[in-house]
Order: sequence, then C-alpha cells, then structure tokens
Amino acid sequence: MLSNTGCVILGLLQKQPMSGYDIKGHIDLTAGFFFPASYSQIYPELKKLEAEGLVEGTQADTGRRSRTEYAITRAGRAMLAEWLADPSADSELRDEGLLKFFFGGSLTREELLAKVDAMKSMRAAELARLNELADNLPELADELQQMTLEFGISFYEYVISWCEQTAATLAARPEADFPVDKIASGSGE
Amino acid sequence: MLSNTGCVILGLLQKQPMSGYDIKGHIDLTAGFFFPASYSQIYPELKKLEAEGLVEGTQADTGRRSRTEYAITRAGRAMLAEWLADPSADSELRDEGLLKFFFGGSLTREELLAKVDAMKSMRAAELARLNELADNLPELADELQQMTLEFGISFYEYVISWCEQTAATLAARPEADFPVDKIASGSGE
DNA sequence: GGCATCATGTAACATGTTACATGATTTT
DNA sequence: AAAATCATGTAACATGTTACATGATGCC
Repeated sequence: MLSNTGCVILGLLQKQPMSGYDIKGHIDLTAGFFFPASYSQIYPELKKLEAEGLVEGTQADTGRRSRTEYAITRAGRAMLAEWLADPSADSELRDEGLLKFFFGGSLTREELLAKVDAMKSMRAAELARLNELADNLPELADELQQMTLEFGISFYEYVISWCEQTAATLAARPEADFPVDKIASGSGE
Repeated sequence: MLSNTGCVILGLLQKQPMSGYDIKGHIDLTAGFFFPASYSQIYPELKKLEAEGLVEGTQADTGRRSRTEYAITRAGRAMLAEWLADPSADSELRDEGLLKFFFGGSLTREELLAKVDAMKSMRAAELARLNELADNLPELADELQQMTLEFGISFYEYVISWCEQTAATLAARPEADFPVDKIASGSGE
C-alpha cells in the first residue's frame, strides 16, 4: 500500500510539516543508514501522497526562500497507523565487499587482507558518524530513535570486529593455505 | 561493468559449470543472505553474459532432463578478476521492521514489544538455517566461504541480542514514558 | 498416477540511482 | 563576489520483484 519512500515520508511528517529538502536531510541524518531515500524519489512521492490525500502541501514564502511545506493529513495518519500495525517487515542486506571476499579464492592473502581492511575502514567511518550523532543530538530524538541509533552503532561495531577477527585468521595462515580452485578439481568439469 | 547478478553468476561458475537452476540453488544456500538473486534475473543475465562472451552455454541432454549448462570462459575469468581487483564495494541494509520501531512513538509498549519480538523470531529462523548449513556442509565450502557464513551467523546473533536488550529496556519502563508526539510540541514550525 | 523437483522463461510492475538542469538566498 | 546551502525537479537507465506460464523427469 505505502511504498518504502512513502512510509518514511509519512513517518517524518508525523512530527512536523517539512519540505522535500527537509525530509531528505532528516532521513540522511537518522534513518538513512537502514532506509535511504533520494530527492528523485522524495519529490515525486510527495506529489503522489498529495494526490492520495495523505499529505497536504502549502506554499510558504515567509521571508525565507519559497518552499512547499507538506503536512500529514488525518487520512495520512490513519494510513501510517495501518502500516505500523501491519506485522510484515522485510529486511535485506547487500554487501559487495563480502561477495568479493566470498569469491576471493584466487586472491593472494595480501589481497584478501586489503579487502577486509577496506570493509573495516568503510564501516569505521560510518560508525564514527553515528557516534557523533548519538553524542550531539540526544534531545532531538525520542527514545525509540535513540535505540534505533544504537542498533546501527552496534551493527557497525560488530562488522568491524568480524573484519578484525577475519584479518587475524588470514594473517595467521601461510599463503599456501589458499590455493586457486581447491574445490574445482574434485568431480569432473 | 558487471551487474550484481552478473558477478555472482560468474563467481559461482568459477568452480564448475552449472545450469541457471543450479545457480539459483547455490546462491540461495550460500550467498543468498547477503546477495539474493531470482530466476527472472538469472536467466536473462546468463544470455547477456553469453552474448558478451563471458560464459558459454552447452546443451546437456545426457540421459537426464535437458538443460543448458554454462561454463565460464577465459574472458569471463578475466572479467571476474577485474571485478575482484576493483576496491569499490557498496553495501546496504534495509529493514522495514526497524523503521516501524523507529516511528513507533504512537504505539503502546505492548505493540512495540510485539514488533521487536517479530524481528527477533524472523532473525532466529534465519540464524537456525545458517547454523544448520555451517554444520552440514563444511567440506563443500572453502575457508573463505565458511568465514562469510560466520559473518551471517554472528550478524543474526547480534540482531537477536539487540532485540532482547531492547525488549528488556521497554519492559522495564512504565507505559507513560512513551507519550504520543513528545517532540512535536517544543519549538513551533 | 500424483507430487516434488528440475528446468526455463516472459510480462507487468515497482523501485531506485545517476546525471542533468536550474535558480534563489544566505553566509563568508 | 564567491561559495555553500536551500530548493525542486526531470530523464535515462538499471535493478529487481511478483505473478504468470509451461512442461519434463524422477520418485513414491
């Protein structure tokens, strides 16, 4: 019923009216790490939600730049409540770095270590961002949002620890332990 | 250069020739939890890879059902090596359950607990599957693939522990600690 | 004979990304 | 005056999902 982008938008508007630009900023700061959205989705989606009567846009030219502020309607709140009540909740993870590692049988130990290290630094950067967030705006978010942030922080911490452990395991083994096509040989090609 | 589906296919064919059906089965069993693919992507992608000379299909009607087996070509191996060498590796996480939790300010404590519990059981089921996998086919996978499986196992374990901890935190607080629209009141927009 | 599994696809739809395009206002 | 930020979009492309469609073979 509600598209992915649709529900994030409605969820954010629950608190206060915002422009498309504001919405994007809020998502990036808070839910972006597990539910990203881009301008080219947000603006069309706002139009669609307005056509369905779930949000209402008003022109706000009060001194500032002119912008369209969208507010959630009663129907919008009802739709949001319905979406919240629905127990379905799919989740996905997609990690290209892990896939490269997975298929890295033909790489040298050093190349593998480099892959793992790249994964680690990427996650470390994201972790730093979330930690800064957690420190700097505890009053802006409610308790649930803080707990969600905790999810992200521990998730990145976990990934980083996997990287470290994996690197240690790799480093402890001689190069020869990773032959090219160890498996392919067995039953005939 | 290589599409997502393209690189999983090429990676799998590195070990042995397979039909589209086989490929799907292998992905589901191993890399599926962090890199899913469906038939409707695999078959067209195989055609595309063949047109580019990266794989080669041969009709195999040896007694069994007729099927097209695809083998990776030399050009395919080169392409795979290029992809592996490329340091870029984006990753994404998308979790609708977490988003519902995030926006759950208007839910009762019991409803929130139900959400968290649903997340937990979903992950527990996936964890059970991976654990079974880890027990049952250690000889089928190389060491890298086993480490990748470890990634999945600890990832699910982590999510489950977050759920438990969050449930405990919620349970310890009185209902009144979660008012509707606690934030919206403050500074008026 | 019936069910599960093997086997291969198409069509319609939904989702989402990147690059392009523009311009006003505020801050430095 | 220049740079950053606010502000809103479009177009082309890529990716991917779900439902539909079909049929052979192997196993009980």
